[in-house]
Amino acid sequence: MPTSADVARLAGVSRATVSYVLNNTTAVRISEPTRRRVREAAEELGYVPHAAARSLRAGHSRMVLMPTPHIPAGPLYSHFLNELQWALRRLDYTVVQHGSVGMSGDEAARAWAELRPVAVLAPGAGTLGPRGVNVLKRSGAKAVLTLGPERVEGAHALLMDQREVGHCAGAHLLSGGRRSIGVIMPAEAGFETFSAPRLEGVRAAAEGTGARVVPLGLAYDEQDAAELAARWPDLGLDAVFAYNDEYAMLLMRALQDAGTGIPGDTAVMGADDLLIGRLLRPRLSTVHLEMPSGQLLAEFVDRVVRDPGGAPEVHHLLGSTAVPRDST
Amino acid sequence: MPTSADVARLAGVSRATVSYVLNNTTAVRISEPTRRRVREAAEELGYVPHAAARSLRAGHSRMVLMPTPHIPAGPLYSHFLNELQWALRRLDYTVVQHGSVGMSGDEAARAWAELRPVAVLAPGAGTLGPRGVNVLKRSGAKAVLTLGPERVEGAHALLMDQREVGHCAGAHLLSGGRRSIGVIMPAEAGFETFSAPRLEGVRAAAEGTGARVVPLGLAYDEQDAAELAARWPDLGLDAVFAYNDEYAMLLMRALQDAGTGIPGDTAVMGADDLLIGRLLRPRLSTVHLEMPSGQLLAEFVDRVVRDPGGAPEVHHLLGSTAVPRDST
DNA sequence: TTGAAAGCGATACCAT
DNA sequence: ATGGTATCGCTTTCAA
Repeated sequence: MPTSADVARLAGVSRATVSYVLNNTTAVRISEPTRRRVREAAEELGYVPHAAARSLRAGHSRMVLMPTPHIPAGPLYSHFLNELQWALRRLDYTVVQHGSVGMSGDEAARAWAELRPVAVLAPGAGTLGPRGVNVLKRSGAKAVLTLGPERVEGAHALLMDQREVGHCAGAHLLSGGRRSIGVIMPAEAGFETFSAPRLEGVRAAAEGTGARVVPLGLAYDEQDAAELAARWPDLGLDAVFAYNDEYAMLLMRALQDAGTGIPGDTAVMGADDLLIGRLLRPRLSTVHLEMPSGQLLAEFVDRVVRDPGGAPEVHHLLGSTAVPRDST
Repeated sequence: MPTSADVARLAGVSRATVSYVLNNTTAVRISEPTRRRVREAAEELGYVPHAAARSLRAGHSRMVLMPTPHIPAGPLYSHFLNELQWALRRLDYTVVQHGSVGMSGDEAARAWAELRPVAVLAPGAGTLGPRGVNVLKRSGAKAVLTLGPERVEGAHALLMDQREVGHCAGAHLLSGGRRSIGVIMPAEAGFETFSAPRLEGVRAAAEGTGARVVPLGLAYDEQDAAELAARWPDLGLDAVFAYNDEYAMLLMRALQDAGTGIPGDTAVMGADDLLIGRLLRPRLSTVHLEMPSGQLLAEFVDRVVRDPGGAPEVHHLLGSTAVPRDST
C-alpha cells in the first residue's frame, strides 16, 4: 500500500509538497508542473490517503456515526435514513453505521468513542444513556444527538414522539364513538420503546372520556393472531389500535377469519400509512407519519458541529395525522 | 480527551506500562498493584483508546466494512445482516456500514479504502467493479467479497443467484399448465440487479416448453397497478410472477378489483415468503428463500482474512423452493 | 518489572 | 516555491 512518501519519491518532491498538492492547500503556492508530476505519481501508484493517519494528525475527523437501530427499519425510516446520509455527505461528512447488537449501553458508547466521530446520531434511547453521552463528548464528539421517542440528558434530542401517534389513533377511534380500545403491543423484543409511548398516547386520548384502554400482546405470526382473535368476543372491545399497518393486517385477517365484523363489530386502526393498508378490504384506517427532512436534519448536525457550545436542543420532528379509511 | 499518557501520569507509570495493562499483554509481567493503579487511573479519567492511532501503529485494523445496499433491505435481508454482524463481532471484528449513495463505483471504492478495512463485504454488484476490488486490495483489505447476484473479478463471491428464484417460480407455474407468464419488473431504481436475473430464470424455465414470457414494468403504487390490471385481458396472460410478495399483493388486489379471477383466470406468484402473503385471499403462492447463516459467513470472512492468499472462491448461498398455496 | 524511544502516515509550521 | 521536521496517540522492541 503506497504512502505519501512513495508518491513523493516517484514525483521527486518532498512529502510536504505531496500533501499540499493533493489537498489543494491554498496557503502555499506550488508550480503547475510540480502539481502535475505529483498528481501523476499518485495516480500511477494508486495512492489512497490513510484516513486514520489523517485524523490522528488533524485531531478530529469528519465521521458521523449512526448506531444501527435494534429493530429492523421499516420503509419509512429507511427512506429517511438514506436521505439523511445523502445530505450529510453533501456537507462533506463520512457517514458510518455501527452495528451494536448485543452490547450494553456503556460498552456501546465506548466502542463508538474509540472511532472518535465528530458527531453521533443515536436512534431511540435504546442504547445511549447519560453516561454514554458523557463518554462520547469527552472523546471529542462535537455533536451527540438522539433520534427517537425519548430524550437523553446532555444530548440534543430529535424527538419522534410516539405518544402523538397513539393519541391520534385514540382520538380518531373515540370520535367514531368507540368506547373500548385494545392496543396491540408487539411481543418481539425491542419494540417496547415504540409501543409503550403509543399506548400512553391512546390512554391520554381516552383520559376523562370514560373509555377503556386494554393493552394486548401479539407476536407477529398467524397462530398467535388466531388465538387472540378466538378470545376476541370475550374481551368486549369495539376498537383496536394495532401498533402499525403490518400488525393491523395480521390481526384484521385473523379477526375476519374468526367472524368478527370490521368495522361493524370492531374498528381496526394501523399506523405508518403503508401501501399495504390501502390494499386491504376494508381499506385500513391508519396514522400517517410525516418524517422529518433529511436535509434539514443534516443542517442541524452541521450547525451543532460548528458551534458545539449551545445547550441541548429539543426538536419535535414527527407529524401525525389520522387517515380515516374503511376499517373504522 | 485523556490519552494513555494522562493515564500513565496519574498512575505514576510509563505509557508502555499502561498499554501492557490495558491490553492484557501476556508477553510481559506487570505486578498486580501496578495493574490496579493503571486500571483505576483509566477508569477515573474515562480513558477510551484512540482506534485510529492504534490501527495506524499496528498497520492493520479489525474493521469489516459493509457498504449499504442501494435498495432498502427487506425483513429477510435485514435479519440476515443482523446475524452476520453479530457473528462478526463475536470474532472480534468491528462492523461498519458505509452509506455510499450517489457515488460512482471507483469513488466509492476509494472512500472505503481510506478507512483501511481488513475486509469489505459489498452488496450486489451495484457499486463495486474489478477496479474497485483492486484499489481495496492494494489498500490492505485482506478479504474483498461480494454478496449478491453477480460475481466480480478478483473478489470472492457469495452468490445469491436470483435466477434460481425466477426458475423456481417459472417451473411451478408451468407445472400447473400455465403457458403465458408475465414477469413483473419493478419500475423503481436499483431493482434491476435483482429483477433482471429473476426474469432470466423464468425464461430459462420456459425454454423449450413453448410457453411465452412477458416482462411487465410496474411501479409500487396503486394507480400504476390499476392501469396494468385494466389492460390485463389484452395481454393474454394466464400467470404472473410478481417479483416479490409485496408487488404480488399490489398486483393481485388490482387484478381482483378489475374482475380478473385468481387463480382461475391468472395465477399469481410472489417471492420471499413473507407473512403478508399468507394473509391474502387467495393465499399467495411464493418462492421461499433460504438465506445463508450469518455465522457461517462470518467464519468464511475470518478464514479469508487469516489466509488471504487463496484464489477467489465462489459460493452459492441462496436456496429457493416453491411454496404452492392458493393463488396458483 | 518497568521505562525510554522508535515509528506508523499525514500535515503544517518554519526555514531555506 | 519547496523541504525538513515535529507532532498526533499508541504499541513494541530493547535496555535497564
